[in-house]
Parts: sequence; structure tokens; C-alpha cells
Amino acid sequence: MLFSNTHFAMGVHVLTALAANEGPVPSADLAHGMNTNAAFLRQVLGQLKRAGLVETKLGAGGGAMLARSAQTIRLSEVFRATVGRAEVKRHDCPQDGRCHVADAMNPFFDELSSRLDEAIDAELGDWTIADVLARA
Amino acid sequence: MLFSNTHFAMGVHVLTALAANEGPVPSADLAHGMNTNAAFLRQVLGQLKRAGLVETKLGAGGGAMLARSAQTIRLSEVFRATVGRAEVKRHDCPQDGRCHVADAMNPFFDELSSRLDEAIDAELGDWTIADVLARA
DNA sequence: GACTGTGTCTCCGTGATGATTACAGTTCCT
DNA sequence: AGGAACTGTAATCATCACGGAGACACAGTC
Repeated sequence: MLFSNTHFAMGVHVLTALAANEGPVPSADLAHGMNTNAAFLRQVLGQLKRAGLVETKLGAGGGAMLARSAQTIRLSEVFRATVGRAEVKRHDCPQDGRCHVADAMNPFFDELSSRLDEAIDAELGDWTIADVLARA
Repeated sequence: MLFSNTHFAMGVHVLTALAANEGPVPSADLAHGMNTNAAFLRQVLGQLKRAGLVETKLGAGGGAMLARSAQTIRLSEVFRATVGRAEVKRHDCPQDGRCHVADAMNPFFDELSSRLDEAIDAELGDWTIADVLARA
């Protein structure tokens, strides 16, 4: 399974939903449509906001809205905002000489993670939120 | 985080350890060197065995050994054996009309997962167990 | 001033992960 | 033949991360 939490999927979903709306949408409304709760969704929205993908307005009539047009928001940005850097899940590898090859494992997985991270980033760079919305 | 469990990392590690040894190695010895327990490691070895990467011998003097030379074992095979198909973790997306774009989400994530799966597979196809061993 | 909404905190139920133990079946060695 | 070594698998358990839920201060709107 890629991405041990659902933040990326929720990010794509919520951005697409925002792209389908004009004005600001309250997190409670978004959360209800996405079958989740507002407090949790606000955390995802916070990640998207810090990445400059979303703006939020306080007060009555406020809510979340896209900070840029859907055509300019690439899924690779959503990936960076919600996942960060992709890293291969690894076991607790002992460095005490019990295993001859153990010392090589962590550096290798570091490099492997970097390569996979780049590959995923490149692949996600091919899609924009507008592409996702076009399927709806 | 990629790969919600450690099977892939343990698979790479144990195959590299086996590549460094000639005869069969008991799972208890392997497990001790990898800071895990034998029963759990045997599950990973079982996945590798079913994929044709490892052979096991029962009885005294038995254990696990590579089924093929380390040069011919690609990490993409370890990936298939231990992870299966890469799939984007997604939330429980309601299909009841609450959200206009919800219907498009699952098909989209299906396709996205396929693309990412191929990208990861291609990237991992560049490495063999021999490459990992060469770093030790 | 009342209302609405965000941002953040805490608490809790649930599910997955891996550790551990146990045991039947197979193979080797003497 | 008999005992020892090892696998394969099942059952149980502790731990932990994830996400659900409620609450509250603060900020902005009407």
C-alpha cells in the first residue's frame, strides 16, 4: 500500500471538490461530502494551505477555496504537501555486526527511497486537479 | 511512507544475506541477524519462495538459500513477491451523491495506482540483489 | 453583538503490524 | 530406528498509528 495514511487521497478529493465550486466552502460541508469529520479534514486543508494550494477565510461565509486555478495544481504538489518525501518502510536493522550486510541496508534504502520518490513525483506531475475534475 | 509493512525491506535484506552465504541458512540464524523472529521471517521467506526467489530445505542442515544467482534477482521481483500490486491508500469515499466529484475518485485512483505501480516496478527493475550485496 | 468558521488540542475505538509461542510434518545423522 | 534440526502455519498478544469525535480560543462576517 502506498502512503500509509489517506491524506493524499483526501487532498486530491477535496481540491477537486473545491475546483467544482466557486466561493469558499466550510470544512464541515466538505467533510460531510467526503464521509469524514471536519476537524480531521482541517488538518489536511492546513497542509494544502501551507503548500499554497488552498486559501481559507474565517468567519461567516468563509471556508476553503483554491488558491490557484485547477489547471495549475499538479498532483505532485499535493503529494509533497500531504506525504512529504516518499520513504521505503524498513525494519529495525541492527548495526552491531550480527549480520554482515546490515550496514549496507540503511544507506541503500535511503538511495532507493530517493529514486522512488523522484519516480512518483514525475508520474504525479503529469496530472492536474483539472484533469481529475474532467472525469467527474 | 511506501509499503505499509516491512516485508519488502526484509525481503531485500534476507536475500542479500543469503547471497552472501553458500549453503542453506536456518531461519533462526537469519532472524537473529535481522533483529526479528524466526516465525515472522519464515512468512517473508514463504513469499519469496512462492515467487521462485528462494528455496528451502527441511530437516537438519536445512534452511533457506537463493533459488537463482543474485545477479538475476531484480528488486522488482522482490516487490511483486512481498507487496503485490502498489495501491494508493484512499479514504472511504461515499458514492451516494453527497459529493459531486466522489464518483470519479475511485476510478481515478485505480488508474493512478496502476501508473505508480508501473513506475515503481520500472525503477526497481534497475537493481539486482547483486547490486545491493556489492555495497556491503 | 451574535453568528460562523478556522486552527488546534485531547481523548478514544479500531485495525494492522510484528513478536511470541506452539506444534505437526519433513529431513538428516548416527 | 530413533533423535535432533528445521520448516510451515496457526493462534495469541502487545503496541501503535490512524482517523473519529468533541471542545475551545480566536478571528472575521453580518
